[in-house]
Amino acid sequence: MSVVPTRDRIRDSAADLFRHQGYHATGVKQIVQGASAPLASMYHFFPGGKEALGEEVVRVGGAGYQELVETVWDAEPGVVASVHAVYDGAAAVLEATGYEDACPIATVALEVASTNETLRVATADVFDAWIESATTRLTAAGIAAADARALAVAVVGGLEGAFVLARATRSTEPLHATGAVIASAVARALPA
Amino acid sequence: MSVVPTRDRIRDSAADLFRHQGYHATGVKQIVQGASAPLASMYHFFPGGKEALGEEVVRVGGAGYQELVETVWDAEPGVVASVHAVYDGAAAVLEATGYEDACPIATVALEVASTNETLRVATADVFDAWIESATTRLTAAGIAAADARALAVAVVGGLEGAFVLARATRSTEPLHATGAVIASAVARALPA
DNA sequence: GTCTATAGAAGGATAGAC
DNA sequence: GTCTATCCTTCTATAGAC
Repeated sequence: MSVVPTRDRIRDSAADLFRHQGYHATGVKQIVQGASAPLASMYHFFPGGKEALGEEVVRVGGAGYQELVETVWDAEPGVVASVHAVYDGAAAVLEATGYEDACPIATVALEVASTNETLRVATADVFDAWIESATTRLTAAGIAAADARALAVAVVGGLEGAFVLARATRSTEPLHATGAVIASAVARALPA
Repeated sequence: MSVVPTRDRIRDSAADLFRHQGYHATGVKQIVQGASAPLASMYHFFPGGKEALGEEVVRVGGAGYQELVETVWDAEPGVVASVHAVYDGAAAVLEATGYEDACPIATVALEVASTNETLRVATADVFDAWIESATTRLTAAGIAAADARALAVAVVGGLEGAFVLARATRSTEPLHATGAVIASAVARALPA
């Protein structure tokens, strides 16, 4: 019978809206309405206002997505299958949600990259953590450190770019095509 | 002594601002100010308002960027070198502009993907044209049609994703790393 | 085509009672 | 922590003179 705390509802509502329509298109009133919370609660829990809320959304949402992807990745028997599983899984979610539910922070990342240093750093920290996570896993599979890092960047970047194309064109082709190309690059880097 | 027409100045100012900070963060007044044009001129030349201007910015800017990339691509002796040149050139521009000048439509594409069908279709048309252009060039290099299409999607998507990571982290690594991975995938698809 | 002025709505944020 | 009311700014867009 445990209810979701108001603070969490506000954060989750903001996360949904930011992912779906971006940071600047989302109003504070819209956020609290989606959270069924009073406007005053928003400023009670987030004295730093919309920006502070945005930072927490990026960091918590980024960590949550990392956890999700790692779960999918680690369920596979090898890194090549892992890459395929991540991209194909993302494609399935995207299609099932009407091409709304892709990367939780990409839209915000592009919106704030040159205009809000606090939020920009938050998105950078998230992306760095993702790349680190992938690098660790590729290295553990026997890929040389330098190659692993470049491939990890390509895995994460390829996913982000595929999301851009997929949401715009309303097609899962970018996910499947890019996933296949990246997966084969990973396969080639594997020790014999 | 030919001066840039007011209509073009408005379009160019909007293009700069949309690329730099996105669609929703950009105000109409800011656009006309950047164009040194009266507010009334904006609505005179674009009776459809901000949305109509946005659509033209996406379509014209998308076509212009395609032309630029094709020029870089076609200046190389082979498709592998072309991919490297495109990614490395993008990295150089990005760095030279303080990580502001990346894809002219990516931010807008993510912002409107689920909220504005007119603009979403415009971005989709642009991305489709880019993928077609790359597919044609890869096919002409002797790569089988199905492989060429998937690789073209990866080339365009990889570039978009690298832009996201690069702008957020303020590093050119994503461009160089992803470019190298994609280029080697293209190399492997080439006929012997 | 450009001017000044403004309508009308929505934006983020706050005050003070309870 | 939540309520109602509101401040002030900014937003897109239009009116009407020139």
